[in-house]
Amino acid sequence: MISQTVEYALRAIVTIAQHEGEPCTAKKIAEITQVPLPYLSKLMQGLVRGQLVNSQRGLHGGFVLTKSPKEITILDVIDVIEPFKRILTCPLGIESHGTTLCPLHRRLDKAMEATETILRATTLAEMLAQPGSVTPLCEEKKLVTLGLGRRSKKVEPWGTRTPSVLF
Amino acid sequence: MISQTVEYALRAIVTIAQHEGEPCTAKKIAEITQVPLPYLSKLMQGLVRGQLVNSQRGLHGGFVLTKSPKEITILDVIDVIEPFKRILTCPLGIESHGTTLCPLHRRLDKAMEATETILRATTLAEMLAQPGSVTPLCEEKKLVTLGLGRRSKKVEPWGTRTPSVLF
DNA sequence: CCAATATCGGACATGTATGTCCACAATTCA
DNA sequence: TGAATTGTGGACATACATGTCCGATATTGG
Repeated sequence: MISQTVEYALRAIVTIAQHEGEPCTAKKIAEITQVPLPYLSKLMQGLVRGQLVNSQRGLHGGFVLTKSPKEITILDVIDVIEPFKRILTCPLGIESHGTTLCPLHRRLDKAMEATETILRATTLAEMLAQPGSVTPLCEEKKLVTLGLGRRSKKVEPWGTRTPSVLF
Repeated sequence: MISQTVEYALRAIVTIAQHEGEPCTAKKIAEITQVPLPYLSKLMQGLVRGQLVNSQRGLHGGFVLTKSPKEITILDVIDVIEPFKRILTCPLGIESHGTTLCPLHRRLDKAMEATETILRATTLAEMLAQPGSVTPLCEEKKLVTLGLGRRSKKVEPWGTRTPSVLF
C-alpha cells in the first residue's frame, strides 16, 4: 500500500514540522523516527530535490520546511518520493477502447481515487500535536553526559529506552 | 498500491468467472490475461489454497470457481494472495498509547480503510461483461490448425496479435 | 587557516518480489 | 496399459526496493 520509504519520509517531514524554527539534523530525525540514519540521509535528498525541505550544511545545519505545514499534504510527500500512480490506461496495452477501462480496472482505480483524495486533503498542520489532543507529543531522548572534558560522551540515560511517541 | 501479483490474480479469477461452466487451463488464462504462464501457475496454487478456485488435473482439467461470482469480492482475492494490512498498532513499536494511533498513522489508516471498503464491496459478478455494456468482451485467440494428422499444430492466425480485451 | 559539524553523491550489500525451469503426480481417453 | 494432457511443488534466476559505507563538500566558530 504505502512503501517503507514513503512511510519513513512522512515520519521525517512530520518531525521537521514539529520543530519549525530550528533546523533538524538527519541524526536527530533518525533517532526520533527510528529510521536507519544512512537510509534516512538518502531519503532526505529526495525531499530536498522535491522542494519540500531546504537543507543547510555545516554546524547548526539541518533540514527545514520550505513552506508552512498548512501547505504541505501527505500526497505532496508521496509524489516526491514515488509518485502516486492512478490507473489511466489499460495495463494490458489494449488500445481498442481508448481511455475507457474494463470493469476490473475501473474499480481498482476508484479505490485508488478514494485514497488519493484523502491523502491530498491531509496537511502536515493537521498532524501536529494539538494543545487539547490526547495524543502524546514527540518526546526526544534526553541525553546524559558521561565522563569529563574531551573524553565525555552523551548517552541515553538508563531506563529511558522508550522510543519517541509522535507516531 | 496493488502488487503485480495481486493484479495478475485478479485478472485470472475474472477470466475464470467469465467462463463459468467450463474449466480454464492455466495456459488459456495466461494467454488471455497476458501473464507469464510459469508465474501464473504459481499464482493459481495460491487461489486454490485460499479456496477461491478448485483445480482439476488431466485432460479437460483446469480451474473453476468454488462459489458464485456474486460471493467473491476483490478483497477476498487480495487477502488470499497477500493479506490487506491495515495499520492497527504503532509502526514504531510505541506501546504508551494502546490502540490509539498518532495523527499521521490515523490518517494513513483512514485512507486504507476507504480503499478496503470499496474493494470489499465489489464482487466478481459486477465486473463481468454486461449485455448492454460498452466495454468489449474478452476475445479469445482463435487458433488455426496447420498441417494434417499427427503433425498438425494449432497456431495464432497471422494478423491477430491483438491482445484479448477484457482488461 | 584549522577543526568540528553536517549534508551530498556514488558505490556497494542485502533482502524480497517477481519470474523461470523441470521432474512428478493425477486424470482422461483410446 | 500407454500416451497425451494438465496441475503441483521445489529449486533456481533476475530485478528492484531497501539498507550501508565512505570520501567529498559546505558551513561555522575559534
